[in-house]
Amino acid sequence: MKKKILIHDVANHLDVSIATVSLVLNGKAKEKRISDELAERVLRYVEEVGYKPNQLAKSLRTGKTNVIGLVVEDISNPFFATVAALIEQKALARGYHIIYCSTNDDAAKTRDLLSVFQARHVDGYILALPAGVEEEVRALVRSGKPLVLFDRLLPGLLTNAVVVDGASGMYDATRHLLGQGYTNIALVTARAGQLQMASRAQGYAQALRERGLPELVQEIAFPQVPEHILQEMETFFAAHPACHAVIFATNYLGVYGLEALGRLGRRIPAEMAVVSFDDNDLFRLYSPPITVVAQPMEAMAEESISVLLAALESPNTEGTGRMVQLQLAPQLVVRGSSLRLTS
Amino acid sequence: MKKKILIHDVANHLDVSIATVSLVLNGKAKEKRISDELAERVLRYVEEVGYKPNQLAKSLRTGKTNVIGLVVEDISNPFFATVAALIEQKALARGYHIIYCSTNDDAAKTRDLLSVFQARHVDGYILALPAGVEEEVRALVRSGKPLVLFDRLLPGLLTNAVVVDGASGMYDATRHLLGQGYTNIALVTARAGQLQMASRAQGYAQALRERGLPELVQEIAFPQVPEHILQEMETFFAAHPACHAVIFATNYLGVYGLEALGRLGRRIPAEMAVVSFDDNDLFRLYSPPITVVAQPMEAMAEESISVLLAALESPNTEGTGRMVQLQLAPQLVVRGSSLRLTS
DNA sequence: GTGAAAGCGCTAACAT
DNA sequence: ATGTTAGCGCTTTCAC
Repeated sequence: MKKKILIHDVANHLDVSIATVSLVLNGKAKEKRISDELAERVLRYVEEVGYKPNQLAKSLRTGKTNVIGLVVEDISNPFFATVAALIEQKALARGYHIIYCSTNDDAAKTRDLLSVFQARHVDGYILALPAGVEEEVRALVRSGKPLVLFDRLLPGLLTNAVVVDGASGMYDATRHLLGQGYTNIALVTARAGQLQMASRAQGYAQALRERGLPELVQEIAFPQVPEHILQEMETFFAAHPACHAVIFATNYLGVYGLEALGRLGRRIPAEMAVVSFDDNDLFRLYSPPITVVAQPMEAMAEESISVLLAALESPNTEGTGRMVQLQLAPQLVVRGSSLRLTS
Repeated sequence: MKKKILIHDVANHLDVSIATVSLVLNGKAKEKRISDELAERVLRYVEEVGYKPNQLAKSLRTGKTNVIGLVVEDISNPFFATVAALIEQKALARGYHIIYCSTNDDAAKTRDLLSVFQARHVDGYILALPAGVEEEVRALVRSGKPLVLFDRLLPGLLTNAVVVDGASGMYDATRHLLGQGYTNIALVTARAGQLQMASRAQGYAQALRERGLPELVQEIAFPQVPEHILQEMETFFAAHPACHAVIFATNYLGVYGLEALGRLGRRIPAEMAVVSFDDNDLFRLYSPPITVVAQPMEAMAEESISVLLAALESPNTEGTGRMVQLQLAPQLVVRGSSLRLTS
């Protein structure tokens, strides 16, 4: 049990006051006209004994924790895991740390998480939230803490946000399938009341409407036990034998969809053309490779953290600060799963 | 900018002292014989105005943060992402929060992270570390903070640990391939000096030794740019045309391996039988499905957090505490990728 | 049963 | 140029 060394000990040993040590450590030496020689001596000793200021005390005093709260739907989802890893890396490079939590799309859990983050005095928030927490987020904004919504907006909430234009992504995907000659195109989406799902569905609907074709939408309730999801999908596909093309609105739906189609023995793309939102290893390496609407994850991470840090470091502590709403373009990556075989 | 409510405000409003409020809030009301009526009144008002104690101040005072530092190799790796999600969930259920960071297998970055966690006074650590930080971890142990190594041990370090018996997993996998009639079995592993890699390689070697068969091991340096990894693999496979079975020592090697084999046009399992360590969606849904050595992720998460919390809540603050080393059994999941086609 | 007061370790305004 | 000191918000001992 090594005894923790304190600023007091450092000051004592060097025979200076703790204020001097503190000032040197916080880069205020010049400003306070502390001799370079002394400053150097302090730094050297601190390094030597490995003194690390107690961040709790520091934060309590300064009101700044250098911690960012990251709230995602599910950290084990490859999309969120990847974006989280990128955000972590970028935040670290700028001296910030991340506390993350998964909501599992549960509003009650999310409320708890937000309140815990608040109690821990995180400096700012990056949030991908479930529906139903608008009031809490509004309060958060009012509290003056910087925050950026990512992946999805919240209805009736005007704040910093970094999202992907799912409507145009889905529109492109649907047009692509239409271009391949498919006319009976299904959309499998999540029933979750999430705004980004609605906009994806809208892009799909618009492409069909332009051609006067009917929609065929299957909503899957989430979260749910995998076996049920698979069964819902199998039932759906079985009930629509005329449907030979399907778009999955998220990566996990796509994964379940492939499994369901596999169970039904449907050959891709011969018997069923497939497109999924989100890209991942599975889609890329599947046989055939799956056509996807890829989200720009690197850009989402970069923009989210940039917008947040800009707000964090802006001088206007009042709520008058500027607001940034970014909408990034996804990219349709055409692969074998959606190509009409030459007949 | 809503004004933050303090314990002081609560006490003032109720016309009691802050001590009373604090005691009630910390469940010491009975012990201190505070009237039920008063306690009830405090609780109700606290609830009403949504008072949340400042965790920084609380932690500074009590020395307890209720935060656990989780250090993994890469949070975007499905294995770590899944285990992290499980650990987070289990920790939350017990009132603890997680700060996580990825090491990217970089010893210097890891040293930084550990030191930051220390400065933030996390209550305990769950660690999957790169080689080269033994000294720091030893110091951490000496400092008396509970810690559990997971996924991998560190050479010469005796601490709490939850790992998987990679040797027996690989032994089983190799025996399985031998049983299918393969004799020229390659192992593709990561050159990283990690103990769990060594033990996996050893299981493979032992199975071959028992049959008097030669080893064929390819080490891939990590981390590295994807394109290089693919090329290294392709070169390796091209250089060993007699090799018709391969085992990948981790999930990411397996993913790259499938891509490399795909590029080379090798059919699985007809031209190359494939087994990978770790299971994931890709392996499960690939055509053919990939035989894997699956790690018990749920159990790893559960045991890691249990061991840590046990240490955290044990009364012996001295280093005399008990030490737990758990080795969990992985499970060979045989799928189509490793089955000899009936000829 | 309840309240006053002493810190936890640090920063920064104010003295000197 | 450097030292003194008053908090940051909370917990908890000890006196009433």
